[in-house]
Amino acid sequence: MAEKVTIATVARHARVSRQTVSNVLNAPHIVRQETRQRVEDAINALGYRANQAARQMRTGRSRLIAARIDPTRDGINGSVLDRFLHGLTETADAAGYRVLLYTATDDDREIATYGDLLGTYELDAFVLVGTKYGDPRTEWLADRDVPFVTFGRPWDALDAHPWVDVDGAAGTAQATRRLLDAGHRRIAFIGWPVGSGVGDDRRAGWRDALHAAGVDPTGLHRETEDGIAEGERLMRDLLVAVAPSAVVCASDSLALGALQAIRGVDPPVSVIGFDDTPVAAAVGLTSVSQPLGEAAARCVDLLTGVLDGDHETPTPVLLQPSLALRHTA
Amino acid sequence: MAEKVTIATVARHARVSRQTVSNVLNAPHIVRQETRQRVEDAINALGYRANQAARQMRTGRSRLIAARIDPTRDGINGSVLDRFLHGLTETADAAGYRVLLYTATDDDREIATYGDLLGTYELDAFVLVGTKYGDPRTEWLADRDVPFVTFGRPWDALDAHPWVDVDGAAGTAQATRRLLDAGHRRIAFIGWPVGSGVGDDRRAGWRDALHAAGVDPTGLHRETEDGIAEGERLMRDLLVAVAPSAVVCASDSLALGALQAIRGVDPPVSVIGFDDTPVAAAVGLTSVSQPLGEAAARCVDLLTGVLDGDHETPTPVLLQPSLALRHTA
DNA sequence: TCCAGAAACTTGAACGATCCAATCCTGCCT
DNA sequence: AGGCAGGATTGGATCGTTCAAGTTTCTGGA
Repeated sequence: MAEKVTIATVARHARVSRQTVSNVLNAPHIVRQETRQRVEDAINALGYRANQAARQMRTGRSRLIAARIDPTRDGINGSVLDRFLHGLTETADAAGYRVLLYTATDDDREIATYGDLLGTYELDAFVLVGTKYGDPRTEWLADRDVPFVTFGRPWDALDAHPWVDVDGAAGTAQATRRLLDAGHRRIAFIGWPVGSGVGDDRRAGWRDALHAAGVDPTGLHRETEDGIAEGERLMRDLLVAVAPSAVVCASDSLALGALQAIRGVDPPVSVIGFDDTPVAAAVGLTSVSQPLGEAAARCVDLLTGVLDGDHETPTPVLLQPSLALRHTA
Repeated sequence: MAEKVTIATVARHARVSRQTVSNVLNAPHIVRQETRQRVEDAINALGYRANQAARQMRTGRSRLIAARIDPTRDGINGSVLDRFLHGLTETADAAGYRVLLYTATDDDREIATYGDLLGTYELDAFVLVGTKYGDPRTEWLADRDVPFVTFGRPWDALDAHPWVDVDGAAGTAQATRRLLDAGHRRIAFIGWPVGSGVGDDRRAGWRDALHAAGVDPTGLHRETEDGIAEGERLMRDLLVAVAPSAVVCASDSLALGALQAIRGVDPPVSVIGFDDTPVAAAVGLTSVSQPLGEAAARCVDLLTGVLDGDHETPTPVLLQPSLALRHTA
């Protein structure tokens, strides 16, 4: 029905040239106030919107940010991503960017996807969630000067790129201190195998908090892959071996397993999880809560910093988690 | 470093014209086999990828599909969206489309966002999750001939658009029959207030299954807004009023509440939830499971049908849910 | 051998924005 | 009154692709 409104339509309507309209949009300060007003009125009257494809062709920028959506592993921690993505979409929107989703089953495919997205859509930047030692993805992106931020700090000292992370150690330390304050001394920890950056970090928080309180953590921790069943198994093991009065877990999945293992144990063992997932809220599990909306917002801040101006590498951001108190601790 | 590879670069390399390269990409059958091979070799050798912005400018199609990501309400049912989005991304990818995220706090803003996305990004289609009676969004889109699919059937008879849905009534009926088969007769239902399409549908499945078995459902159901606390409250009410031996719930949130209400009740009351959320899996709640990946795939099928060809309105798809059996029923 | 008709390929224009360089005002100073 | 500086405005070229129309090559039948 209504035919396409281009910059030329607006120009005609406001009786100026196309370039003047373009200036109103991209460099308003160089246009006389009165003219600018006339153009803006025309834009509103006609409902004009700059065509992104045409703009992109000339400028080479797409105002598109890519983020990965995972195949929801055990479904519990997937919801962390869920909330992060929502925050990302919201903040990116406010900054004039849009979020494009992609998936990949492994690193190689993910890197192939990068090439595809960059080549065909000319994406402006990537947001990577989670990083590991020697991550090939960050290396690939850095080599090609593709702007990106990671949610999760780089665990290799060598590569320095913008990142946002939540201080996991501070979270587990806070959890541990709360248990210490409640009078607990035999506070165990169930975490992930040594060698994963995130896992080691979370364990360190627990260990340091115990040390600071003069408690020896020896023998009080267990390691395993993530999962409810694993958490339950290790908790049973701990109960037999060291009879802890409380346990801090590296994830809500592990904590849920632990909860099942202690069912019926008296006196009740306190449990604290990590991530404050909906499951934790549902079953009343006290859990370390990451400020995901804030993290997403800072990711966008860092990216827009790189994209819209300063060439200096922006300062990384380390956010503090909080403790969502419920009835398990 | 390597300068941009355009269709002209490929053309030069394969010693043909730009148009021939374009034909190899978009209409291979009109190019002679030998020439086609030469062009394809050049494409691979140079790592050429068609620039989407330029293509879009000419064709007016962006190969972009928009999907909304919600502000994870109570967090439990949010994970349904999570899984759906992942499926959507995966299938869209295979069909040559990409998924763009957007958010909105209410219908008006959502519609404003449609205008924005269509105007600036020339989106090809929208996927709406969830629909209600007299949904203004579908009306707006239909009025402007914007292709869209809803995951959730239209509850107004009047508007006919492509949709994919899961047969909620079949799900609750299946749950109810399982309970009947296990010997239960006093099977209650906790659902949402009359007037929501989805809620009425799920209740109907339970009622019909009872009728079919010759059981009178009178007095056995309760209605409320969604939520764990509400589920618990209504379950307590039911226990006092009619002492059911089993209950079917319209959501996992309600079912979780019910589970808390029956803690310690003997003999144990069977509970079945709806949506098979991670929480259900975690606490061992039997729940009606929606085939979300399949639903997402069918949404993409319907859209590509509309976008890439046939002008007829495609047939809606109604998928059958299954029962994820766990230890609560 | 020649030509019609089809098939294969090439050329010029256009999509809608921005960039660049040239031109036009306008006010101000001499 | 004339000239000049500076900002505001203008027209033309351009990004990479596809469409439309044109040209060349091939094929087969008389």
